[in-house]
Amino acid sequence: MSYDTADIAARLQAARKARGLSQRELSDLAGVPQAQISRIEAGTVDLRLSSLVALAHALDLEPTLVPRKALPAVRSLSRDAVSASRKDIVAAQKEIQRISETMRGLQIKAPNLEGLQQLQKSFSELQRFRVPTLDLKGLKQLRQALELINRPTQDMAALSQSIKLMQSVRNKAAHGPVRDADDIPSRPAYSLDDEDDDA
Amino acid sequence: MSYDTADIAARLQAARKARGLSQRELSDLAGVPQAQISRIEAGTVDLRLSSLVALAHALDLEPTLVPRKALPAVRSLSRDAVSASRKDIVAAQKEIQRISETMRGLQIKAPNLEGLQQLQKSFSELQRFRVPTLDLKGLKQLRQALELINRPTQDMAALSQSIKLMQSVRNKAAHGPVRDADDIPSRPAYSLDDEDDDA
DNA sequence: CTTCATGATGCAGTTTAATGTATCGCTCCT
DNA sequence: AGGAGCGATACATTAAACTGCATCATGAAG
Repeated sequence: MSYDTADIAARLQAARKARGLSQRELSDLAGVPQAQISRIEAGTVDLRLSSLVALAHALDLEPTLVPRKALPAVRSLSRDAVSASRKDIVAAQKEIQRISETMRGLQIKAPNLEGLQQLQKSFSELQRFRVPTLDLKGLKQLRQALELINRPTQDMAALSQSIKLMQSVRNKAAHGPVRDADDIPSRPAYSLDDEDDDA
Repeated sequence: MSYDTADIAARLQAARKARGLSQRELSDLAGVPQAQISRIEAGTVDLRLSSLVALAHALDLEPTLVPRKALPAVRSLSRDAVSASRKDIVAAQKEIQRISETMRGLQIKAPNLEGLQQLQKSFSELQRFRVPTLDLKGLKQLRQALELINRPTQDMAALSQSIKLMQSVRNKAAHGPVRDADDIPSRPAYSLDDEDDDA
């Protein structure tokens, strides 16, 4: 593999990870099989431009040709500010996913639960933030507290605790360092409060 | 063909033409068959990344992935300032080629010709300029005058005329609009005052 | 009119990316 | 221990890029 092809493969992988996408998720978005993505990122194939474009678009990137002498400038323009580790971003997304599911479950099983409305309001506010700005530890605590409510015990203490945690995470996100992550969209590519199939 | 693939193909062609390269010349440089280059520029093939890289490198370009939101900035960085028409650049290169050959002929057939040294000095200065900055009309006149000297008639008037023209072209290039042609090298990719095979 | 270079196109044959499916080993979590 | 999701890999098959070579039409130059 030549320098550039390897470089491009690496950039694809970096962009994917920066968004916390798995190869399978990206596969769905780009319409390229997971197996093929694996090969591409490994640099074991000489991929076609159409594949590159498909993947790039799914990652909100654009393949372009730039003059060698303009390269440094372009590079500095397209730095992906990664601040938070990919692992943490992925983990945070998972937490949000589960929180979202739990919230839906609550809404169904106990729609009249006192405080549920406030919880939902906080959550929808929370979801307006970009994932990398969210505090992973806080999300974890929040998720655990929420799942406590969703059990037969109906722990009311857990509910007020959840409200507190939810607002705490939201506030942290609002006041935290600004981390202007260039090319990371405010929401992951797939919807969180997604379709239905159970309602 | 998707938008980007077409765009990339177009950029390749633009870059090639901006350098006044024929498909065959580029073919030699990049190691990609002329037929294939034609197909690629026409956008009738889904080229492989290796091909793209080969062509791009031959044109002093680099394929990169840039974030969508950084695109406008990158685009403005990599504008190929084309001011002079491709046709004229090609034509100018040909004129220079022929001038170079004529100069070599003179050097061999009449090394002691008065003024030849000055002519050569002017020419070597002239060659320091980028082709697109050179005045095509002046080059044509210069070439014709030079070829007059190189005939049996040994037209001395043509010689002083040549010196004048040579300096005129040189001066125009020196004072003309700056045309900072991003990605156009100061010399065409193939050498003009080339190897030897006659010396 | 002839010559020459250019870009486009055709064709046979080879190479290889792409795909679908399935599996494997790994790590993390319960 | 078991399950879930991850990335890597294997296989057979299909589709298509690539190659080398030959040709053709066009347009410019002598």
